[in-house]
Amino acid sequence: MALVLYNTLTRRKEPFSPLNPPYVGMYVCGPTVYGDPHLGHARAAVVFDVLYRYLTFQGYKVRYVRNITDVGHLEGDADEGEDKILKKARLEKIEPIEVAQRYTALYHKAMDALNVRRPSIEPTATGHIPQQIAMVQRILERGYAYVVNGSVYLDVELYRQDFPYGVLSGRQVEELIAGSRELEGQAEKRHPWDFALWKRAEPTHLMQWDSPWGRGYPGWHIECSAMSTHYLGVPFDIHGGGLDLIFPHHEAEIAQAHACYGEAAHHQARFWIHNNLVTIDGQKMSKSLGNFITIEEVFSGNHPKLSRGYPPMALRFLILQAHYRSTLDFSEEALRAAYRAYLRLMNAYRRLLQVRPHSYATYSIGAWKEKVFAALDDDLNTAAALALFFEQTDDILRLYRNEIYLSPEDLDSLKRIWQEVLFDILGLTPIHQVEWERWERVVNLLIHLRRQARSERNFALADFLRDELQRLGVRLLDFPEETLWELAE
RNA sequence: GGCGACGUGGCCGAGCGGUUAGGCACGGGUCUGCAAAACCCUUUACGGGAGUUCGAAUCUCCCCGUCGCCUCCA
Repeated sequence: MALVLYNTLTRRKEPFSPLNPPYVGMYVCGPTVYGDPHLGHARAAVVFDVLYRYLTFQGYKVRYVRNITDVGHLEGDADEGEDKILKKARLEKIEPIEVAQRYTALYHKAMDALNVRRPSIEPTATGHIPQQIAMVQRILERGYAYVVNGSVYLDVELYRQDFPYGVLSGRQVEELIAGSRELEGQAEKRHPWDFALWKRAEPTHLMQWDSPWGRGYPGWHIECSAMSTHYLGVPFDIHGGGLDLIFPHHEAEIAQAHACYGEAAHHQARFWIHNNLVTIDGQKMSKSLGNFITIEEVFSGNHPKLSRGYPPMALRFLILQAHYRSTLDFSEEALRAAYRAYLRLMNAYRRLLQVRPHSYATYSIGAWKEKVFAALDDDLNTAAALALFFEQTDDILRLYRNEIYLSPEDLDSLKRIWQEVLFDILGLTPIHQVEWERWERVVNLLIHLRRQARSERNFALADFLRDELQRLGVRLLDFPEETLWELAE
């Protein structure tokens, strides 16, 4: 059993092994904090959270770095757009740092709700300006960049004389030339496909720093290179992010690493891993299409596409039910189905904890257990792993009702795997144990009353109790000798 | 135009040459005071065409369609 991951760099699944066991360095591009976190942020964060958790579960000492981009991320065309954070600050007439901190807080709140573990280190771009300047300077010294009017650009033409450019995205510079647009204000670049490492700031620019080239601010790509290498070295084990970052962002990062550290950089990271996107009605979510759904809107139901709100675990479950490299088409129907499926597993888990061991067994779970971990090992196939748990739900009810038996060892093992895989690795959250017990007592009391009413043929009262419990999300399961219950939507 | 991905049953979604994926929804039956749950049964698949093979959703080719990236994006 060994974890195999799909590496965008080689376009193959490769067995994972760290460069310096037992340590694993993992860097994932975090959000640009200028707007509400949306379904795309949720997916990326959950996918890499599962990878982080699984590596940790396997005993690796993982240093997980996920940055906050709070400067330098431009919108619009070609190094000439307005900084996203600044634009927001200008529109709302507040300081850029207020924008960054507000949306960082909202991001954290959403991630906490989704039970996404915080990374080991969460560096901000503005907090690492010296490291970025140093990296730009070194690239200049090595001759792969040039200074124009206080801005610094990576010279792709020179770079590609020594290193291939476009290996990650499969792009050829010639094609880029053919497809590149003539854009305003690009005159100072030697070639249109050169990209900015450092940008000169006008005196009125709200975020600017001193540099050897005058007042300015960093380019988007250099931030990630500087922060990842600062905390993880070069090369490190895993670099992650959304599919849409492959070009130009990650391609530029690789170029910067080589330009700065030479061949030894080895594409900056051993594994480049990319999650696919969330679509709505088959199209990518984007602000311009207006089909944008924020995480908070899913929770509150305050969106035209939703008739009601759904708990965070419904969304997490939906994400886990698809393989991370497939597109995930979002709809309320799919979300509701995921929520019901999640409840079914949680009900089964609770019942599993109540199963009593027996001295003999009618079946064993060894093969099943292997399949679960084989699924996770196979490029993190969470969808297949979850499907295996549904195989167990029916058996758990039979176990509970003493229709089939497991050995005490297998029963312990089964409980442990449910705990480890569903909660520790996939990061689902169970209903808290204390809450369960409180519910248990109250509901059992009502069940007792209802059974009494039924025995007296007082069906009006019995049905009233059943219906009111249903309204509270408690579904009763009548068996001849007893009544069980479980949570329902 | 270049690069890439994908098209699976009502919906979502695994699948990487031979086994029922799974979830949600639907129909019939058993059970039930009536239901629900459970159990049993049934139905709805692999975009189209050709090829390779004893055997293809799975490999090859062609066609059709959808989507992503090509300096805003998770």
